Amino acid sequence: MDNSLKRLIEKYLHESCEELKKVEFSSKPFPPIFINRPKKKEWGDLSTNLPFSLSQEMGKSTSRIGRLLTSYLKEKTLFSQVEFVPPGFINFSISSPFFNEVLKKIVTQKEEFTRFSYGKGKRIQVEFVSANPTGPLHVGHGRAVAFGDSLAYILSKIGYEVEREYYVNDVGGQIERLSRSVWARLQQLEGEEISFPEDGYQGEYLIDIAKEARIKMGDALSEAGKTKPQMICLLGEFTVKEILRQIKTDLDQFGVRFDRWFFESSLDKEIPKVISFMKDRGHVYEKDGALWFKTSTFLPGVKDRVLRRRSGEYTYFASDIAYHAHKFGRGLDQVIDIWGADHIGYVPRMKAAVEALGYSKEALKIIIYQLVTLKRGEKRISASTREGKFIPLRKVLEEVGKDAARFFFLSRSCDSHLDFDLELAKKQTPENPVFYIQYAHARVCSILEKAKDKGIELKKLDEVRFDLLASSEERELMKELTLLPDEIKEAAESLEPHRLTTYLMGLATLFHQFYTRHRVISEDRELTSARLLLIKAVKIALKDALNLLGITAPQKM
RNA sequence: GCGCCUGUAGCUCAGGAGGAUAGAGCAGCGGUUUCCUAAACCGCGGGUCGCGGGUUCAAGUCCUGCCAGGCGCGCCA
Repeated sequence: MDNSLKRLIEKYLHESCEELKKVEFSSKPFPPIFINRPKKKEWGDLSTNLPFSLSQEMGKSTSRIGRLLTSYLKEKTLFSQVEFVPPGFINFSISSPFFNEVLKKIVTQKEEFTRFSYGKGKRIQVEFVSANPTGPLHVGHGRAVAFGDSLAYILSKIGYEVEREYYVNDVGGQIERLSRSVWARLQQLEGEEISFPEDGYQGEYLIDIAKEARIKMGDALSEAGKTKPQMICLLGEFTVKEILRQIKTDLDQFGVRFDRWFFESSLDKEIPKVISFMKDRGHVYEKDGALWFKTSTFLPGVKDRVLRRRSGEYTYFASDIAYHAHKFGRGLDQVIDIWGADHIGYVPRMKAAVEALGYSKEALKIIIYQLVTLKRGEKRISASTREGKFIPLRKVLEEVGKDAARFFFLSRSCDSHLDFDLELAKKQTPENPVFYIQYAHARVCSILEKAKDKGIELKKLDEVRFDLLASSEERELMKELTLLPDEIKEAAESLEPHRLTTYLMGLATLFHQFYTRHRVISEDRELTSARLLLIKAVKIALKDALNLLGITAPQKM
């Protein structure tokens, strides 16, 4: 299925270019075609600047090319008007019958209307959040949760088989610090005066976990013969498990479900294998008692990195390479990692490693999202897990709700720094854009409900007088609905879910405007039928796009 | 010092592979309800697109130099 209007026009433009070539005796390849929404209504529904680029390519005058192209395109019934406009645009107006056909399609195909098969047969993995199991998720993670989940929905919409994965760093120094921190809390609970580890996790949540541990594993801990390190180790396992349970609960609240939780500890045996694989290819060497990855082979001038320390322990980088080897080994065609900006320096070496493993560096896409600055009014709040001073995601969800939080995270491009002002997020609640959009959906539902109560039966599609939908508000609405497949396609191609929030605002605005100026249910039964179908299509589109953002579309508000 | 990201209305941000007269929400001011939800609609004000050069028929968008903020430059994760 491919309901992209832009693709259709693109096809026509290609055909027209072929005609043009015959007349102008040109054999030059076509420049890429861009179709955009013009800024002003007078410039039609869509426009292209093809005459500009084509004239440059062919060395002919822009207006000659523009006029010739226009004359070919005028043949198409898709357009009610095709106009060449100096200095070099072609503006298209879409014919009403086409819009009417689209309405029928939306109502019959529902959310399938926006489905594509570009990714058919291809497996793509989105790995996101992957927060260390050393504390609850905080607001910063919220951005990754919303972004990754939405991206996964969008990619699956254009036909990819998508897997959501969470990588759990359950080994290494941090887990050791975590274990010692809980141990210290436990000792404190027992009334012992001990100094808290300096590099430990100071958050109060560990006190609760220590209490839990005392109750649930008291016997195991007091068992005779166990050494202190053994007990700390046991306690660590318990703590990781407990924190993961909390993280899962939070994610559940956020409406995210991962297909796989991948544990770093499970890579134990993989790491040496992967390293020897790389060694065989000359990407690994020994120096100062450590094993190094020759990053410089792939990134000239960049420092080489340690894979195995002098102490014999593998670095995080080593297990991350093994992890990615495992990902590609599973037959994934494309891997997308979503990382916070604090990992930016890590990107080049990870890509180099993927190449060293024999995969194209294009197979791994790493999306960096800028960090979230937490504010309460004017005050900045630091967000350190280690120091325990952070606002848990859970608390934000309680305050502003899942839908508003998601919308807030998703309405900005991930390149832009995000100011999350807790005061504002709370205060904003009644005026929040997300409610504006949801309200549009609820309004549609309420009208449909009303129609049902009045016993108005929906006509068969072929009998509906779509030609009655002639007002500018109705036309604009139909146009917006028609462009949803393109919006989704473009959001997927650019990996930018935030485009959909912009689209939704626009669609909701058009609906509210339509609503205030026209009555759906009236004495005119023909008109009523047509409008009921129109708003039904609006409802489908709103819900479809909201779903892709992981935001609910309420029936009532 | 080096690398990446950001700088657009009072605030928070869109602006899509360079295009036609720069957009939205919030905040401010003023209007709209015998009628399907006023969580709405309509109107008004508000901009040297950080600053300077450059490329182009055309620059908020590309290049470059500054300025400001964020993040990163470990045998940490």
